[in-house]
Amino acid sequence: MPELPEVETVRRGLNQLTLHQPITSGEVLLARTVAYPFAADQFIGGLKGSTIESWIRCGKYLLAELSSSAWLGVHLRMTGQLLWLSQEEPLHKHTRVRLFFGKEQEIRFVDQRTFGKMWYIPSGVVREKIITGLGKLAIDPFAVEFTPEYLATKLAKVRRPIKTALLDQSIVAGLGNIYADEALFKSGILPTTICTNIGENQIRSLRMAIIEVLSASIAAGGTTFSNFLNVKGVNGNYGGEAWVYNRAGDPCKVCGSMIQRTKLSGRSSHFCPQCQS
DNA sequence: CTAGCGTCCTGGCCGC
DNA sequence: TGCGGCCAGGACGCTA
Repeated sequence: MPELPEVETVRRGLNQLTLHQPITSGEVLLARTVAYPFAADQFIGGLKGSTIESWIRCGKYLLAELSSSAWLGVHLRMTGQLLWLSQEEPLHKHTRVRLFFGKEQEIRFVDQRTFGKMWYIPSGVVREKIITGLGKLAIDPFAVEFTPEYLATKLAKVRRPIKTALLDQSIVAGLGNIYADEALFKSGILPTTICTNIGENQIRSLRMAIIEVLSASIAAGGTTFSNFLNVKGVNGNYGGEAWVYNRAGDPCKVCGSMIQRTKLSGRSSHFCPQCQS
């Protein structure tokens, strides 16, 4: 379940390894992974001959700026992995797309549950027209515009539980189930709290908790949870530091109370009934 | 317009 | 030991 820190970890790896080398060919092994263009040969054809100038991150989306002024978009969704490998590396069972750089290396998109997507956006086409989710993204938590006032304004209109709101990419970009639970714990807010009932100080604290939790995970190279791997195929280091996520029934690391688990809009939420109110 | 639910998918795990 | 069924969740489409 790659969230902002995992996507950022992948982005940094891609920027170290994949730039300024021509994409010479490619292979689409699962057609539905390519969301645009609909024909796989047009997807590969569009990329062929370009180099990647840089990778940027928008929420959980990865975007590669190409030398042709076109863009390559990638969303890892649940289980997607972008790996920088020798082409001789045996094919993983869930290999979906391969982009070849000469005869040696490749970017290999491996995605067990096939929710991941890739897009080729031709030069001159507005990215948000092709990747509609990009147009709905909120401010990035690391942007200077992510102020307490911004978050307060966003939440002031929302009459649903804060946990549900934090998973909404149009309110905060990049949070998923793990870091939403962690940030709520750190700010002492119950996941079920209706947004309009959250005070100014709590929102201030929540904003800081979001930034701190995401920063700590990026520093650790992403989470150990799920099958997350960085571009070199190495798992992250954050799991051992989780306060509540996936710890139902275990003692709270702060007060010793038993961590609880509940369901909110179909997603599991973990919290400490003592530390969060 | 907003909120909420079902859907996509595979593999791990639980219980019988 | 085998197997059915449930669960994990990011984003989006549909419905009320």
